[in-house]
Amino acid sequence: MALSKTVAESAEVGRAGILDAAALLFGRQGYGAVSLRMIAEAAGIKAGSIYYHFASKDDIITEILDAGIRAVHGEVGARVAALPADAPARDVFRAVLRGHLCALLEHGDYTSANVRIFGQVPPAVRDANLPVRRAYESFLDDLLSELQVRGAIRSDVNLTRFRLLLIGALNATLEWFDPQRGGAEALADDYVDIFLNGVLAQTGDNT
Amino acid sequence: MALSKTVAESAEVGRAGILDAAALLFGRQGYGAVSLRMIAEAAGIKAGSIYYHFASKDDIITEILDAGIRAVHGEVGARVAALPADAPARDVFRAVLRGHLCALLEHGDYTSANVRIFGQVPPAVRDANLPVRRAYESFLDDLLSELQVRGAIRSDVNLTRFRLLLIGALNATLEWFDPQRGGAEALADDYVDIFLNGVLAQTGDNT
DNA sequence: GTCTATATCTGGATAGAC
DNA sequence: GTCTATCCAGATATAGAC
Repeated sequence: MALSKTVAESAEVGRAGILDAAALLFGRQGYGAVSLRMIAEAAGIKAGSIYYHFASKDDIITEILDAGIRAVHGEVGARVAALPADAPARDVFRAVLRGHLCALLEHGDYTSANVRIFGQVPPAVRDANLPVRRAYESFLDDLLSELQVRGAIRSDVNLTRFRLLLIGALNATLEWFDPQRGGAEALADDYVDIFLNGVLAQTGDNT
Repeated sequence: MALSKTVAESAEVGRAGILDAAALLFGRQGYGAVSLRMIAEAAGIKAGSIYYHFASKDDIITEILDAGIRAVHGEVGARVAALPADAPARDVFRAVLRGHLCALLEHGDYTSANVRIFGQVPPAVRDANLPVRRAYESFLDDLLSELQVRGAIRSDVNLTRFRLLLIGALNATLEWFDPQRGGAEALADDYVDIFLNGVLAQTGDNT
């Protein structure tokens, strides 16, 4: 046969295949519920083979958690960077919400895994993920702070608390979002409206 | 003077003791991470004794999930019922957020367990919890709908979506709330302001 | 109502063949 | 780079003593 010696006769799964399978399973079933045997089967290899690529289960989840945050941060960052420097506050805010929700809901096995299982992993794994988390949080805080300085956000709004509210609300969409009933961008636009304007009817009286 | 508090000397632990211990552990560590041995130890009995009271681990978690929803529903319901029939919309809304957050953050081992692990339990257990969930959701939907009919909430706000946003945002506080830095009621009041009025400064293009 | 002891299974992890 | 085979710890659940 013309088959050239050692190289890839049967498709290699490799790190990427294992990570993809693991992210999907972790996100759907939780950290404790997913075994290495399940991951191996989903990836198309045997359990023992995983240890050629990763030292432990915690090693796998650590990489997934980091990749999940980087995916949202990258998506949001790119959309904000694409705006003109003097873009209206509403456009900046919309870019953030659209970026976060699209990364999370539409191509986000890693991101959704992060949201769902961060609270379940061993403390050491959680700590390892903190720097990447903090970088994304700082990025958002800087953005919001700029909007407030520009006078677009009320000066009496506690920005840290608002950021926590915002991210919590966005991440919670994971639990009920159904792509068949309107896309992530439309959902983001609805949220922009509520967060910026509130739901209260602007009448003269208070009832 | 006996022994320093805690564990039963020969007092009976019973169902309640097991449920309390389990709710605390499940909420903190996740469903898969908590074993019956851990629950037993926390309750002050041995693992085998659990089976006198419960048929299975799923049996325990099912009761905890139901109790968690009932606790919030009860707290919110009581606070709303205590208002006069013609209370301003803002008061009703505040009662909902305060009730939900207090139940969740201040005396809510069962409620927080529900929020954290609902997504991790076996499908059969999740299904068993659905009726109680739906009852709370309907209660909130009816309240919001009444506010909208009264003209207090803008007519172009999708109430189902707003309810999902609201509950998601409230439940997410579990991940970062620190009782040492301001109570649940103060947090609720901040959220009321943002949800009702939005964060946008009222410059010139609004009203 | 709780104990001890144990059956049975499944998990993470390792060693060595190919 | 993946397989097979296996060790060992820890899980749920059961049985019977007290």
